[in-house]
Amino acid sequence: MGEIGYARNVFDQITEPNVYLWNAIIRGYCKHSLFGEVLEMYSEMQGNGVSPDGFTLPYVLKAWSGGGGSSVKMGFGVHGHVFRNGFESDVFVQNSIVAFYAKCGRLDKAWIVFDRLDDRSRTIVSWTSIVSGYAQNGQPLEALRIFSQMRHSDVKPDWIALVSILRTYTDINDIEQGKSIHGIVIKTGLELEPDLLIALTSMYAKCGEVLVARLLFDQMDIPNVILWNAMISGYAKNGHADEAVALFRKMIGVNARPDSITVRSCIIACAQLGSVELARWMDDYISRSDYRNDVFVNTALIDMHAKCGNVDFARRIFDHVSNKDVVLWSAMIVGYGLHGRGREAIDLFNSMKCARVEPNDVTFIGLLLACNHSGLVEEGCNYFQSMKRDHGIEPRHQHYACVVDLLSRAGFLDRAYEFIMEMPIEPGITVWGALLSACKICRNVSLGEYAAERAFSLDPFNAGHYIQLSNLYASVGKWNNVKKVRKMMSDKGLSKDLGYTSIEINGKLQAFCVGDKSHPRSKEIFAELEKLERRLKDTGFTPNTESVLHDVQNEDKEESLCNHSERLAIAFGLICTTPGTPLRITKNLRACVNCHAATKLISKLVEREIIVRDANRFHHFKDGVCSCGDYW
DNA sequence: GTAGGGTTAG
Repeated sequence: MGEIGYARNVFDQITEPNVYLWNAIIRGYCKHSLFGEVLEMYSEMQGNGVSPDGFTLPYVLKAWSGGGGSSVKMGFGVHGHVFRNGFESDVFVQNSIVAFYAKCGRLDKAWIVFDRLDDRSRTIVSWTSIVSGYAQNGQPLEALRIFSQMRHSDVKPDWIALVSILRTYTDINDIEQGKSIHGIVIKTGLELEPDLLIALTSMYAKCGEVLVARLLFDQMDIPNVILWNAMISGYAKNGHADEAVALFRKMIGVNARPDSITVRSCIIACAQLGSVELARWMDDYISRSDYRNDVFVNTALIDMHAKCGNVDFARRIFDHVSNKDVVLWSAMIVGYGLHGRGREAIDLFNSMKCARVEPNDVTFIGLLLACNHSGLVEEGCNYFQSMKRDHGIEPRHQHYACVVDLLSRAGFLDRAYEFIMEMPIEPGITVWGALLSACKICRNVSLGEYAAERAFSLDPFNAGHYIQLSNLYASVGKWNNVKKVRKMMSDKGLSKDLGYTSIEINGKLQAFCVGDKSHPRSKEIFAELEKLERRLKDTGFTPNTESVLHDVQNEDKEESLCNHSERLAIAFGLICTTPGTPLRITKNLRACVNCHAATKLISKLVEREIIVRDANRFHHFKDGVCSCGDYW
């Protein structure tokens, strides 16, 4: 940036710059994407009585479409400028106009100019402008149609044309067709330009083919930051959070400079892993980096700490950000919501109003979540009402589902049903799922069956809903119906999601599934487990056998309950940490009634704080009580 | 000395 400033100083000392010099300074600004300056210089140039030439206009057009120039008003002026200055047949100027209109989404106008081009002027550049115009404006299918039309003409795609079409395969989620572009590259022996490599890597990574993506990634001698980002975010998005973090560490190790997108992708990966220690490491890294004051990065950090169980850490970051925007406020409110700290969420919402920050739809998701997880029924309903009435925000599916969950879990099944019937939009899968799971808790078979029916019709292959219905039948002893549901599942080839629990020991995550005997210290774990069960029984704890699916003898039920993966994780945590250390546990399903009750008691017996992140929220167990107040 | 492309998004 210093060079362009220096160039400007020199330029300003010239008394009567000619077109050549004006173009040079305009080109400089254009190269640095300083489009405002480009337009300023352009008008200054005309004010000084110098007419633009065929080299000037492409820069100006680029500035118009890239900067504040995408306004319609600017667009209208374009042709005027070109005609007034006599460039209606200049190849470069004409192609710039095609690109200008395409970028602004005015494909109709782009086509008019495109069609008027003579054969000599209609090049791969013109085609690429049109194709990427569609691709960038949310019409991937149209982009693909034009691309294939182009391939039937004599125009040969070059690497930029391929780069611009590649993203459309990701958009329509068609990796097979995307691979064919990779095929073209190999077949035609096109040079694998760095930017083409990036586009290919990014496509494979986004579509979940991380192994192929990594092969391409490793081909680049000096990977640039965009390539790192494509790979890291690809890992994070496709359930390879650990690899995302590992690659980020490698990046730092080789002294490559992460940008704000890199660190955000890595923070998202850390949030997925849920490790407190890793979260602290990331936090520490950011605090020493240039991004410590970046609002986007701080928002991601708040979300990460909340998801890793440290909502108070999240709050510390929140308090340190000086210019809080609505998303930052919302992230903090959602964080409190996850931990069932409803009052704090509401307090924060009030402070937000005092700070004159207007809430958005995410803010209300957080509020409703917080009310839901704290049993604040009337407050939640009031916020839902106020959303549209006071803030003009139209509720989305998630908001409706939250209210249904809130009402039905509090036992107001009738109100929940009425609420659904009055919805102005078609109730979605989440709404019926919420009602169904509440019916299981309240043992309301008839409404539960209805909700299940609706859920099955919307998503016949989601095993979770069948399990819910089966659990509902089991809870009232309708074993025949349990069998029927299980048959429905096996007919559809569905099986129960395997429950697993992981526990963090010294920053390392160890996972267990039900009755897991694969751990090297399995013997010790089961011995500890037995000890725990004995102590539980001594205090008079009787397992609630309802949460067992099968119609089996009571003894067997109890046996399988004690084997639940979270019990194993707790036992393991107890034998390898020093007394008093909190245990941090993550599970992929919702907490089961029995384990929840047992964990409360265990926290008291062994004098440990036990923090559990389940599929929906956090539970902080301490001294025999849980932060959720048994409401989840 | 001029025209087309790419990472991300609470």
